[in-house]
Amino acid sequence: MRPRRSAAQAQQTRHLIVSAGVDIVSTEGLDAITLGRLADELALSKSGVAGHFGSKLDLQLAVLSEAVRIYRREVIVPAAHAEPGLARLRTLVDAWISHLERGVFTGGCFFTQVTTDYDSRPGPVRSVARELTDEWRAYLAEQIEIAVADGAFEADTDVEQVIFEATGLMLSLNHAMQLDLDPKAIERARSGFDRLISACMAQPTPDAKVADPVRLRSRARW
Amino acid sequence: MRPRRSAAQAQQTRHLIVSAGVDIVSTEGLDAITLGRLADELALSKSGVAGHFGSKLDLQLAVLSEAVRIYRREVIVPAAHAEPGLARLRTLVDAWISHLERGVFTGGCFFTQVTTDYDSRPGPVRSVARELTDEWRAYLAEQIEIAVADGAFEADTDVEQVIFEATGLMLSLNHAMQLDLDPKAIERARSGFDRLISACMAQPTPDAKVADPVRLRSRARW
DNA sequence: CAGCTTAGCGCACGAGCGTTCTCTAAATAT
DNA sequence: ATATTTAGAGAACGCTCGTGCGCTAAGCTG
Repeated sequence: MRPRRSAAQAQQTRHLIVSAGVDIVSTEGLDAITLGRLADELALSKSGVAGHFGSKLDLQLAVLSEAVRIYRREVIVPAAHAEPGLARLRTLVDAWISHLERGVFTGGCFFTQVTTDYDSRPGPVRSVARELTDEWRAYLAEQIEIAVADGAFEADTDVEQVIFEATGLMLSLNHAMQLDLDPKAIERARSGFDRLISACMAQPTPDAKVADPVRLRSRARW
Repeated sequence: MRPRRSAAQAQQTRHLIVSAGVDIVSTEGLDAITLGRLADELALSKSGVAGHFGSKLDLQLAVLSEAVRIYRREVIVPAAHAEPGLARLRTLVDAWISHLERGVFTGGCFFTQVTTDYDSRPGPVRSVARELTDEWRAYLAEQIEIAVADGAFEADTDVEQVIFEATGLMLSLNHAMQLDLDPKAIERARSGFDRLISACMAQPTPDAKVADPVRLRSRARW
């Protein structure tokens, strides 16, 4: 079954290569993908692998964009049905935690891996990583701003601060899961998000704050 | 001046190698250190570099423990003069932020780099990373527990939760600084820590909570 | 001063890297 | 049926990797 040479099969072979690449990168970093290694894993020749890409950099970027595709499918799309604003924000958070729980990427959060690896190395990889990060942050910002406009969040909500802390919770969860630091990491992340979101939520009567009022609404329907 | 062969100079050469290694690793990861590269950077021969270490793994571990030495000097020791408990916790946080601000490691947080890189790869490096992480977390836990015992923190403080969220703030700050995401990242981290610590602080009269009472004590002398 | 130790050099090795050819056979188009 | 295209094999290239060898010259010790 090895030598298939139709145009359709070629596209599939390319996809197999890129998929295997995603696994390698998510566990060992972008530098760990190697033509020889991919060739061995897929029982192809080195040139059979290389032929689908102009250069190694192209291969790396192809792997990166396949990871984006997977991320969109596993995190963005499932949350897209939720109403923009607070509802979608919560669904996004849930989808993100879920994608980590389900092991969508072998090595945890794919983008944490790549970003941490390349954040100090200028070049096309870092640029793409930056763009993806910006895009994700802008999407989160959009939901928060809609929540504010809806009146679900307090008008003086510090959008960037929320994103900063939400990012921290995600990074910490990934960190804890990858290092097996804490079996309860997932619920810690969840309660962190609950607290973070609750703290932004508009009070029905702002001048009548009582002790821990957020707790009462924190699991409200969304 | 190149060929110095005294025992004292040898130790210094070894230190030069390991120091250069720390820089490389902090920006490009543990896999980026190479005998040839270090030899070039230090105008030594490859065997001149290799001779100080039994193997490449030994070199990597030596670099790792030099990073620990630096971290102790730049973060742990400056906070050691503060009284154990809440005071030391705050000083630790400040020292940590400061070490990032001052660029103690070229590539940001050294241990984030190494840990993220190796968290999915079992072996001696991952083991050491795990131990260091545990040690750091235990040290934080100690300060928090003392703060609870002191009565500075509420008795029902969830120590692990505080560590989880604090870790998130540190990871997020490192992330933001390395990717130049937000010029105000440092103050965001600071206000995150202030909020996190304030939320744990014992109230003078626990049944008389008023609106945002923590704000009033948050910058108290410590 | 003589003898031992050793820091570091120079060289060679086998393996793996990415890249670049030529060659083949199968899938397609004519 | 024939001609064209192309997926992938195979081999060779120049390079760098980590490791291991013997050598040399300097430092230390007696």
